[in-house]
Amino acid sequence: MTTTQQSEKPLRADAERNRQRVLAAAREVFARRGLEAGLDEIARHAGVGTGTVYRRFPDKTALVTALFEERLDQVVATVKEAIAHPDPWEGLCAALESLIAMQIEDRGLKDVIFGAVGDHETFRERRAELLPLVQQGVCRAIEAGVLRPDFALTDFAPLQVMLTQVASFTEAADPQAWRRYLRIVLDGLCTRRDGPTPLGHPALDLAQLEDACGRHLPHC
Amino acid sequence: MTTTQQSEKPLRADAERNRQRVLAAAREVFARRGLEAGLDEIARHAGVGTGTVYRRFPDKTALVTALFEERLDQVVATVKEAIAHPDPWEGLCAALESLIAMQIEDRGLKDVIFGAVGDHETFRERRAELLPLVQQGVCRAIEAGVLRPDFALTDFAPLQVMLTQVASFTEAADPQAWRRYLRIVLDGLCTRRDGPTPLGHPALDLAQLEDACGRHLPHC
DNA sequence: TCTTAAGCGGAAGGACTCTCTCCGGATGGA
DNA sequence: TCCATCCGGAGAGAGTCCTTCCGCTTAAGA
Repeated sequence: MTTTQQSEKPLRADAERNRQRVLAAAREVFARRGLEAGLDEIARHAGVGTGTVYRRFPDKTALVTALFEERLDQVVATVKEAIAHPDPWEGLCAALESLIAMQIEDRGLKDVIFGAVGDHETFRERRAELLPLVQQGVCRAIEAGVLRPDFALTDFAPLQVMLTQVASFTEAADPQAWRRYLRIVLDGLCTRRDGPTPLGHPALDLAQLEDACGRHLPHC
Repeated sequence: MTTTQQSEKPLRADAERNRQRVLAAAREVFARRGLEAGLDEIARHAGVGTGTVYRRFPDKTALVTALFEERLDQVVATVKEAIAHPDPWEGLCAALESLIAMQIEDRGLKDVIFGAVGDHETFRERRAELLPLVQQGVCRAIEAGVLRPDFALTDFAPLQVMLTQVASFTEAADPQAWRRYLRIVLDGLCTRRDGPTPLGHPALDLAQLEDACGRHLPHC
């Protein structure tokens, strides 16, 4: 099925079962903690020994690769679909929103998109596919007069960085709070506005803010 | 002079010299790398042994405290001054801009502001002073009709998080690029706009963006 | 100049982290 | 039954960082 096992002889039943367990656990742990998660934690979460992880995946990169190759295809497809929205502005908003939502739901995906496994061929290709897609959406929106004309293709990534960061900052206090800041940013990206557009999500209260600050950094 | 040496007998000349060297080095290293910087690095940078650091400052927290107590006073003063601007909008912009600029120039300051030394009395007080200042600026700007009325006091910190993050993302490629994103955010914060306000800073080019991505995360 | 308390550098201890290897014992499947 | 295959998890190895300690050096007062 998966790349690593293409034409080799099939694994023993228990081995294959464990392989799937490891993949599932890795998916979950990487999603929650990003690629910085250790393989020990994944093994524990899968209910197998670390050795079992390393027997199927020669190193951490191999595991990450096996997991995220098809995941990146999904990302490209999702963005493509978003950009295809008949309304250029809605298309761009949807593209940004879905990119951020995906990266928040899966912090490992964020790491992969931003090049934590920089030297890997397939990942590089997928990332390269994303750029012209976004460019198309940006150009169309500027031509339609809805996106500020001084917006550049290269602004897309920094906006993702901003919003994923604010998302992990507010996550514990309110998992959806990032949407509020997405709306603010989008209100900054449109060409003109007669008034504020609805933020859609309430602000944190003071207790939530303090909570967010408290979790944000390792204490000293 | 400084808190720790108030009424004790004066240090030997060489000891006092080294103490100053350590403080200067710590100021520089913490500014560049944040509080995560190790004391070894500071000692090396000061040209003294690690023991010398620990002889003057019982632990890392003591060093951080000695450094940032007066620094936080400056922050409060700067924000107060910014907010006092006759134009409510300009005042708020200046407050946000100066807060971010200070945190970018000094990553240790950012860590302190966001509570990395959470349990320290003086820091907590200073942070508490900041809030009503910002509140005053926010209320005034909303009443003047220039700031979107759905903006909340608690949005200020997340905006700082967003912008300091984008700043460290783009820092190597273009140290001033964050100003571009500040402008975008501010355009999202104003009540209404007839068109885009000048971003003031050019976008990254593709090479710079790739560079920024490459540095953003530890490779795998 | 002599004396000595004070100060010095940096090696090393201790407590972590994470990646990856190894091996004695267990087991699926022919 | 039998053995190739697979298992768990201890632990090696290479980091990190904070902190302590000790033998040597030096400033400064008598």
